[in-house]
Amino acid sequence: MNPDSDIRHALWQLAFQFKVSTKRAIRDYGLPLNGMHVRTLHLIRSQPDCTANQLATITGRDKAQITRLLKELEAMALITRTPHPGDRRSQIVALSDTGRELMARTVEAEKAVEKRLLKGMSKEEVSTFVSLAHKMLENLREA
Amino acid sequence: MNPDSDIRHALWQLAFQFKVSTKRAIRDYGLPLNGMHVRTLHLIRSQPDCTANQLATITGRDKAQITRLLKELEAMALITRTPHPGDRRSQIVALSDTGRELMARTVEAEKAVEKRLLKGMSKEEVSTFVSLAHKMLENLREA
DNA sequence: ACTATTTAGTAGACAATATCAACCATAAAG
DNA sequence: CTTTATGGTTGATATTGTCTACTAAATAGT
Repeated sequence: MNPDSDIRHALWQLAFQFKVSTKRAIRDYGLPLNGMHVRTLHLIRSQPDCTANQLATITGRDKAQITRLLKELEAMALITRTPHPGDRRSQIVALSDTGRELMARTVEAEKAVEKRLLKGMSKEEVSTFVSLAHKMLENLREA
Repeated sequence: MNPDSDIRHALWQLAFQFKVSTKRAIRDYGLPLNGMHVRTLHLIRSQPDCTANQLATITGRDKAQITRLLKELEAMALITRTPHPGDRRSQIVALSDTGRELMARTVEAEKAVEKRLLKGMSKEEVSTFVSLAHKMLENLREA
């Protein structure tokens, strides 16, 4: 296989398998969340004063998708939305208590997947991988 | 950001941006294909006596998805299906002449994306990345 | 102060991708 | 010669991504 198609294949497959494994782990833990729910909740948790717009920017997804996601998460009572103090168009999104509890369990499920993913790899290898990934990400974003 | 969420984020984002960039490049070349079409055509081209089942195994996708994909590609006259000599349940899938032509242009579009993706990276870095990716892929598949 | 342009978020329609279960025909195993 | 496994198909449905149009509020330019 030539190196070109190699990186393409590696990337697609790794991302796909990682998604599948994570999804399965989440489900096996009995958590009623799909992939994007989890991803969004993570970001909300780590972003101090998180707005819908930030989520769209960080993930690169369409605003509309974020709106829907947040609506679902709110319907499940996992997040709260409070008016933004300085901008009446905007809202601040945060985890609810229920959301925090759910995330605690989700993190466990994800840790299990990561442990498998990184089995037999040194810390250096992992950080090399991550920094190369960031570099490529930058390359794509520039253009 | 802790290293755990880092690799997760890097992986999701890189795969997503790569997919978006590729999709856009294909479209800008005026090619009437979506991501999975392209991916499937690539595999068909590189697999000598390709069957639907092989495609499902290699990509890790559901058989049903492959069936539908092949149906669409056949409707676009990009592939041909001929009965498998040794197994009457099975068919051998191959590119048609139209398909081959289309792929030639597709490859150009993809090369442009890859050039951007890998800008400023040495051959060693790329092959390091690919081999680490393969390692992780193996890890996920084992379990 | 007043129009014009951006920006934050929402809603609808739809395309693309993924999953699951049931099914048919053939093949392989016992 | 029955049972089971395999290759492929179909239908239903869930998830994810994209595009357009829209409201309301903020900001810029004059």
